[in-house]
Amino acid sequence: MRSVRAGRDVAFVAVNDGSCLASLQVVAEEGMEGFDQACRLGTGSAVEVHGLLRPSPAAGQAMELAAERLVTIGGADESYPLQKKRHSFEYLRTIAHLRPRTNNFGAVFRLRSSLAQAVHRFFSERGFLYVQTPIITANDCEGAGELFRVTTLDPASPPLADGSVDFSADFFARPTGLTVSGQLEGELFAQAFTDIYTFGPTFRAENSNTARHAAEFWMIEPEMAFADLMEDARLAEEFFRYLCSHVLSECAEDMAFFDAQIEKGLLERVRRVAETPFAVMEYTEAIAHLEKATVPFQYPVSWGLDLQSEHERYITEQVVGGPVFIVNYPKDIKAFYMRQNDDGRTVAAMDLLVPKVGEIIGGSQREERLDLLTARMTGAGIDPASLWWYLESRRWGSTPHAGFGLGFERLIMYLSGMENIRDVIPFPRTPRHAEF
RNA sequence: UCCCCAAUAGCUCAGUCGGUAGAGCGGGUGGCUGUUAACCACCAUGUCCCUGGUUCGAGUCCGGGUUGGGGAGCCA
Repeated sequence: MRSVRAGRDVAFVAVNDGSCLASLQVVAEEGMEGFDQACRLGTGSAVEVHGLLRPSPAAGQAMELAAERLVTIGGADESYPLQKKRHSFEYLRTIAHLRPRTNNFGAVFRLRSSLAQAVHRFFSERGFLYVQTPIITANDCEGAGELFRVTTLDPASPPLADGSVDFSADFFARPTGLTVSGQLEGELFAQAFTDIYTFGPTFRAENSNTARHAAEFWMIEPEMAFADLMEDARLAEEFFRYLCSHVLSECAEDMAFFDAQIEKGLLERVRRVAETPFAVMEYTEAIAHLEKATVPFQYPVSWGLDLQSEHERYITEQVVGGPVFIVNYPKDIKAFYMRQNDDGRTVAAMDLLVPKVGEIIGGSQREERLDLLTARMTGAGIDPASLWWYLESRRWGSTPHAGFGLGFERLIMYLSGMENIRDVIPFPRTPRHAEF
């Protein structure tokens, strides 16, 4: 029950079951069973109503429920923290157990659910295999990011060997943590099933305090065998635009809410992305644009340095004015598994940059040549023996292959206009916050 | 982790020059013949984040802390 507007002889009760943004108007009239009860209902209570669904004589709703009997299933008194008014997101985060009952979070989590199903539908329609990669991993070199430790050892007095913790006595008999990416395992499955994707939780123990980072988030990672970088980019574009079209047609009511309440112009922005092909720009070309820029940058620009947030925003917002793939980055600033280009100094990496957000997809063609991969791994300080199974995928039937990662929460932020990652995940985990 | 900002009623906030605290919403009571986060009238609300200092006197000024927010780095 969202609100009651009670008069002497008639009361209007707005009831919402979460299925959509709009509430059902229940009309209770003097004399019916439970009328006094209906007038006194507190916001947040749960009710059962019997009555006749009929066209509404008043503007504001097409149908209404003329109540014959109203029963309070679960009452809510005046201490209920949600009021019939707008609350700040900061306050609602402190009551994350109740915020899904609000209009705004109802819209967010319906959008999230619908998008998750659209992700599966997109890949299913294209014959991709859905693979569940492990959440607990012993890989300590999956890429960037600090690992959360997984252990059953007593933190107060762990077993020691030669002065350091003896992980051979731990549950898995080795150090383990929560995965930061399912990519490496995904590549193995691509070698068997050609086209695969993962969609699951990932974890980063980084002390990141921003509106765009969470310690636990969901990531979508497709991987295609017999594919190069540009095929990878094509898939990313098709995928991203598919999801834009999806929310416009399937979540129209909630999208209209976001457009009205969260970000003016959201619908137009998403519509444009759904309809317009994405630009592609070489990293080298992007550097040239930045060097010509008249606006001052805080961080230096030169070939070989990574692009900072301010640079990415400039390229996508000022130079291109829409989504753009930046491709072929210097190899020294990218991960060991990315395929080396023939120029000897770049790798087949791509980032999709979008206005407002910056980088939203990161991907690459993977290095399929065993000797080059081993050399880069060693150069990155990673013991090839620790990833022997990954290297073996390059020993037998190695194929060119490529994939990318999309942060699910960032996608939701982009499509809803919500500006804080903590407000698009049901129960956010960030540094010092694991309540609920 | 670094930089900046903020913290006052249940919520959102105002509080002038340092002189002992206010509004709207929400809540309560009453009214209202169909309302749309209804409307009208009345009523009640406070550890001014904590701590130390300056001062005759601190919500207000200063130091330390806590919490929250924004930005950066890292990235998705």
